[in-house]
Amino acid sequence: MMDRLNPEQRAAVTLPSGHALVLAGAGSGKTSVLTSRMAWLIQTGQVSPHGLAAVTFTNKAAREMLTRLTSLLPIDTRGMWVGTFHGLCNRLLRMHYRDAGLVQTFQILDTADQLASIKRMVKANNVDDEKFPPKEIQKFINACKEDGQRPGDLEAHDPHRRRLIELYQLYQEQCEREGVVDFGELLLRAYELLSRNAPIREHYQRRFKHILVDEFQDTNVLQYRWLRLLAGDQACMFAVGDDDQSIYAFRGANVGNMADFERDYARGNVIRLEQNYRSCGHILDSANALIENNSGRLGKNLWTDSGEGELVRISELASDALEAQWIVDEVRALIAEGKPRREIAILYRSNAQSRVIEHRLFSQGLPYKVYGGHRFFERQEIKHVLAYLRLMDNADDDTAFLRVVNFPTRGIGARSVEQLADLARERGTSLLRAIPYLQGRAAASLMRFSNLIQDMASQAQILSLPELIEHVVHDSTLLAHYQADREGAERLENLQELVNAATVFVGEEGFAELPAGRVPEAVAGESEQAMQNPDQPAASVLAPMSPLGSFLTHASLEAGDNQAQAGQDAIQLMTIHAAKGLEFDAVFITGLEEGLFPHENSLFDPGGIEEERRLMYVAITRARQRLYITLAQSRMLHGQTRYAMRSRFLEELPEQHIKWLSARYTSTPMQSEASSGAFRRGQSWESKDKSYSAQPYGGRSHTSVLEVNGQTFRVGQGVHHNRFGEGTIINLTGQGDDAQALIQFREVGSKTLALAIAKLDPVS
DNA sequence: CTTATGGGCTTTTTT
DNA sequence: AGCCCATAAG
Repeated sequence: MMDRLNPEQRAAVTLPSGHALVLAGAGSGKTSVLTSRMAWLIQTGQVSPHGLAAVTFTNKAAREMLTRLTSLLPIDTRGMWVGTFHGLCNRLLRMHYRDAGLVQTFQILDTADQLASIKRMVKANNVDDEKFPPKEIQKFINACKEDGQRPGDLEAHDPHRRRLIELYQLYQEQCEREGVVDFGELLLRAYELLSRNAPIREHYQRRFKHILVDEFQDTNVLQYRWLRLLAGDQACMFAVGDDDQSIYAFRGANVGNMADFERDYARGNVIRLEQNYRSCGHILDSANALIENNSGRLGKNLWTDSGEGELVRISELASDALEAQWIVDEVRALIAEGKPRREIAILYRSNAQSRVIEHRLFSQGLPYKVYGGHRFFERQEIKHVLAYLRLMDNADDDTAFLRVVNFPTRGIGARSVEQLADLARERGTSLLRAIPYLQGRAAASLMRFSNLIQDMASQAQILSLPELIEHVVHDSTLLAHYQADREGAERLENLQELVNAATVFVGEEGFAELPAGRVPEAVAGESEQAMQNPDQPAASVLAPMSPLGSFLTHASLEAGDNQAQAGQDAIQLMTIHAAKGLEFDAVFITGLEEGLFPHENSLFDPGGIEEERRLMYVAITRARQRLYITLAQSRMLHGQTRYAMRSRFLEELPEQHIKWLSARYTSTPMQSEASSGAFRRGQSWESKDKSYSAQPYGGRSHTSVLEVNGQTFRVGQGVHHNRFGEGTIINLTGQGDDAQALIQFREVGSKTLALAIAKLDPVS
């Protein structure tokens, strides 16, 4: 195990008992160190698998850790505490739900559910949603929870804030009534459970001798406090992180935790891993140079001994469509040279950018896989089925109720629901439970809905989970609804996929033979001695869950990883955030434009630009052998064409490491136009001196006269544009919808405009 | 009262 | 391009 580690890595892995902070640069073998450390601790008998906890941020990272661990040591990892913060907190709360003040069947709200819940609360309390937009309330509540603060801990400096705190309180009461918790609540509840309940706290403090934390730079204030509580003064903390890869400040991550950790725990025990085993020289040096522009770093400089490698290739295109085209042409060239598709990644700053690229990949028949964005469990048809299931599992879940009470439509409109809501409030019960007490018009149709849910719930006692889901899809008339919909085919496929997912889930969890709604007698693995301890409060009871309940939890916590067609060799599309922790032979970073990357919203808050820069740093360091960076002069955004300048980050990359593949559009358009078409020669992937198949403009025809939408354009003609003013057409390319004009404007320099979109008036 | 339709408005990143 | 809301039609 040790022979594959370098001296620094080995030092970290075999550090004697005590706390340590490992500053692990990108590609420095961080995961390897973490898992080797776990294996070493177990193998040398310093701790049993049972006495070890490892925390990550993503489910993917947790799985990876377990996989690697079992390859190092043949041990049984079931029952080990390896998981995400949210996953482990969920586990804790399930085991001690009573002490945590939760109902046994509590379900988890994802971000969208939470927003819907807040909107409902806003409406029920006649809050002015102009003054208090639900999104803002949501942000406020989540920020409070990330800071560990309850409504009672907050001070009202002004009336607006006072109201926000009241709304936070009202929202909490609503969640309580409905038996649901949001992501932030998961962590805060678990923290409060440990801090208030001494026997439980001491039990876990005795149990865990070693706590390892991955991606420590991403922890927020509450998570750090939770870790400290869990560790007590006995456990050893081993934190691995990289301040240069801190990209989650927007959701409360506090890089300052690293410095605090060094002060509180690690003291002298700080180990730097600076040798990079991933990227070649030019790529790594570009990343180093870029991140130099940030202030207040803990300091670290990555190096490699794998040689200079290839230059970073930058290409500037006229539009987002052309950018996509260029990228896809390049991708095809890479594939033609034998590069596996899964080793090619296309990264972007925001999910909206994926559309154009997907479109192009699709039309070229290239298999690709989009990560993140619209995740499987977040699709509307899936959420609908899940809402039916949730309602069956928990009649108090008003969020679920409102989602499906009239979907597909069954004659229960807003008015009926409002009446029902009034009645429910009067009687202090949930919407579904209030139905039998309803009088008047709406009573009949709502009663039918109530019966529908009850029938489904009784089927849960007989059918397995996959069977149950099929029945729900049918009986809810979702099936008929999507069959009737012209665009429903894909949704139906997804519903089938949900049934498949349930089959897989039920098998993995050992629920296969059990009816969906049945709670197993005993739960393997987790029962342990925990509750047999004499100092455990008697009220604490293990919370076994039905297959249905477990599946719903699974759907909320692991919405991210759509395991569908995971094995296929496909081009990888994802946001830069989603790419963290991954690596590829060839990487495209797209949309290097001011306003997009760095994103315009980041310009406001202090530190925003630096976070964007770290994001760029993360993106660059994903590449092993070849890195492309692209940008588009114009981009369709919100249905409007927007024009942007080159990203400042491009200027921060040293010239000796980069190579511009396209013309650099400057204020002298003739020059840039002249160079187009002739410049795309260079090293091919493996053999030298082979030219690329792709041309930046896809071999478009150049003409001097073009007609688009009945309007004639010719080179040399004067035109007027609403935004750019007057200019002269320098060049015309393409035809029809693809027709473009390169125009030299008097005021703003040269621009390439799509003639089908841009409004141009002729000027004499 | 419900449902369908069209217009206005928005959009960072995620457990 | 999609979501929410107002408005008009059943």
